[in-house]
Amino acid sequence: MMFSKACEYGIKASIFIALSSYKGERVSLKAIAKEINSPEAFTAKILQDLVRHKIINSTKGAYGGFDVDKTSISSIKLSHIVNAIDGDSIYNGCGLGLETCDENHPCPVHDRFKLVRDELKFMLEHTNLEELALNISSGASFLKV
Amino acid sequence: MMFSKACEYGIKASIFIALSSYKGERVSLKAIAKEINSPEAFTAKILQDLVRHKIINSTKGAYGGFDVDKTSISSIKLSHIVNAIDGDSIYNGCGLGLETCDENHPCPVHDRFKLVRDELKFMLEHTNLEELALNISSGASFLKV
DNA sequence: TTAAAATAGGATAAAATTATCCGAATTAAA
DNA sequence: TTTAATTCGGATAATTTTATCCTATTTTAA
Repeated sequence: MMFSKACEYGIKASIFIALSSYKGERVSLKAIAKEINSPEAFTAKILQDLVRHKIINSTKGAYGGFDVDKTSISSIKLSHIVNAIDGDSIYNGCGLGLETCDENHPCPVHDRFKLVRDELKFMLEHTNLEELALNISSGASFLKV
Repeated sequence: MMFSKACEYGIKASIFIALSSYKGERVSLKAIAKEINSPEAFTAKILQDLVRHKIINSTKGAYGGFDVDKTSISSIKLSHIVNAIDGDSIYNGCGLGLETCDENHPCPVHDRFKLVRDELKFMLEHTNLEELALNISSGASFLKV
């Protein structure tokens, strides 16, 4: 509704990987896709993206898989994930698609949009993987239906 | 960034039609597309949609075009336009794409997302075509670069 | 009545996003 | 050293969104 599918999968996958990493376990693509109910091959592409952006680690070969440094889980923000996958459109894009849209040359909804976007931005920059993972393990929230 | 292209065009077109309607003029598809810098044929589809949803009126034939009842301009909210074009995904969709996501079975970002979405929803439901059109005519905002 | 100017709408095409397939490379265990 | 389990990455396909084209229909003016 606000993120691309790729981003949705990326966020959910990251949460699950964080959960496993707390337990000291690596998880395979297959396990991730199953847990978050996503298409395997497509999810692989997204994970590769996150690896390239150094948000998660991957280990090839048997007993390989994905993990994330325990110590960095609390400092990985949703904004990092969204940015790695969808780029910075959230920060720069105009609500009505104008090439340039700023205080000097605003689109009709510029100010109104700014309020909403700033709230979204704040949320993304202040929500970290740790809190999200904890809510999953406590059963307060869910990664799939 | 948050709306589809179709929605962006639909909003901009509606504002321009409102502006013309204040002057008692109908505007042609061609004039609209030029003014908002949008592809003509695609814009036509979107306008048809808005006509079907009775948000704007169309008149066929020579000297025809699009207009909107002067008296209803102030009561047409952005939410009406967005809803006509993109449906109600803004109101119902889960931020992480879960089929069902509610208080009883929330996705990991449910609460945080709700804040942002409620603000967006409020904005869409409290912004009407009149204010937007006035800001264009006063030169405070722009429909294109 | 005819011609010109419009919108309506169906059929397609192009582009972007989402999804799949498969072989290559890597790694650990047997 | 071989085999199985993995990720990586390129090619391709399916789907959705965006965009175009063309004909039909409507309307006004000449």
